[in-house]
Parts: sequence; structure tokens; C-alpha cells
Amino acid sequence: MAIHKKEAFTQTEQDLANFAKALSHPARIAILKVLAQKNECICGEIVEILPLAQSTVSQHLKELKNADLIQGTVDGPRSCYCINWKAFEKFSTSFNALFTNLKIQQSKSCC
Amino acid sequence: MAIHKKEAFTQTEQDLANFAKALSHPARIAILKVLAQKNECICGEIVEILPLAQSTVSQHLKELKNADLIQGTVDGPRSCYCINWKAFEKFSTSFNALFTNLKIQQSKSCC
DNA sequence: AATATATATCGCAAATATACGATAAAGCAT
DNA sequence: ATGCTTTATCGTATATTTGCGATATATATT
Repeated sequence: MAIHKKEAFTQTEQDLANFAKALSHPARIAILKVLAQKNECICGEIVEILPLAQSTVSQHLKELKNADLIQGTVDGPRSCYCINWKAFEKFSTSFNALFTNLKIQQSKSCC
Repeated sequence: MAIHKKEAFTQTEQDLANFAKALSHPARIAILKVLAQKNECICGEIVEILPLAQSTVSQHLKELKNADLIQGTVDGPRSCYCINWKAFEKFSTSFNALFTNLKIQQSKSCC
């Protein structure tokens, strides 16, 4: 493509799209599930559970971290990850607001 | 990449990821907003509103259609699109369920 | 029939995403 | 110090996404 046009949309639309993009791979959804269920959220445990190579899991963790959905702290030679609940709450609320706003006009649908 | 590993995850995870992918571009979120607001949902109107070329908008519409989020009916030389509310309801409910399930264990978080 | 209008599709270019092995870096144990 | 474990990063290959202009197609209009 020539140039990305994403900046031409509203900030809300971009934020929602970025959140959706973070969730747009089953591995990342699976990671979030594991992180929510486990007390200990060591990277290695996730690698064992997922059917992916360690480097690939690490990459998905990085993307979730870039999206601000998870946090990581170093624990000796290990990395402990967990969900950033504050950001997660913000995003999921925005998403629900989108769903609700779309549905409000449902009766006007033409098809 | 060698091979896609998406099939290795649960159907629910794949479905959620596909839905999220459909929403992972601001243009597609903007399109859904327009479709929800307008009675008449002609392709050309969307093209005028969005800062994208006609062919690009058509492509985004195609992706939303592939994701089963919208429906399109031919109206003479025009195409009338609208949200597939039944599918949309299903997806947004699944998404909310994911959010809720993740949040249930929030107190156990380690970081 | 010729023309205009609206939309989908094709072809192309560039950017991103996905995946893995190999390697580097950082901390722990002996 | 040396080696072991764990994780991040690099390099690479391939697939997908994004975007646009050009073209094809299908329906109106004159």
C-alpha cells in the first residue's frame, strides 16, 4: 500500500481497532485466558500450554504488552506476566459502548 | 511463516479472533457506525464519508461480509449494505462473555 | 444502441503479521 | 568462573493486509 490511512479516523475508532487487533489472534486470546486463570503467570508455563514455539509466544506476549493489555515483571531469569486490568477494563468498556451504540439504532435497518 | 497454527486453538478462540480481526481496522468500525445510523446504506454514501478510495471501501465491505457481520443486497446498479444483527448479537455476546470470564478471576492476579 | 452511473474485481506495490530456529542476555547453581 | 535455565531478540521465509488505479460488469437513462 502507499501510506497508512488509519490516522484519518477518529481516535476512538483507532483505539478500538488497536484493541481488536490485539485480540485478533487465537493465541493471544488463549494467553489472556491463561493469565486470568493462573496465579503464577510465568512465560514458560504459557509456552508449554500453547502449541507454538517459545519465540513465537514471546512475540505474542510482546504484542499484548505493546497494546497495554498485559504487564511483565522480571523474576530472576523468568518473566512474570499478568493482565493490566485497568487498561483491560477501559478497553472492554469502550467495546461494550460501541456494541450498545450500534444496537440502539437496530430498528432502522433497511435490509 | 511456515504454516498457520490457528487451527490448533479452540473453535471459540478462533471465532472470537476472527470477529476481532473484522473490527481491527478503524475503517471497518467507521463503516459499522455508518450502517447503524443510516436507513439507506448505499455503498456510495460510505465511500463519500470515508477517506478512502472506492475500491478500498469495497474491499473492507467484502471483509465485513466474509466475517458475516454485514449483508449486501443488490438494488439496481447500487449495493445496499446493512448490519447482520443476528450474527452481530452472537459475536458481541461471545465477546462480553470472554470479558466477563477473564474478569471473574481478577483478584488472583499476581502482579 | 450508446452513454452514464455504481460497484466489484484484478493487478500491483508496500507494509505487517505469523512462525520458527539460532543466538544473545541475564540470572542462578555448582 | 563455568555451566544451566529462562526469555528476548535477530534473521529469515512466507502469508496476509492495506491501498489504489484500472478495468469489468451490471443496471439505468436517453
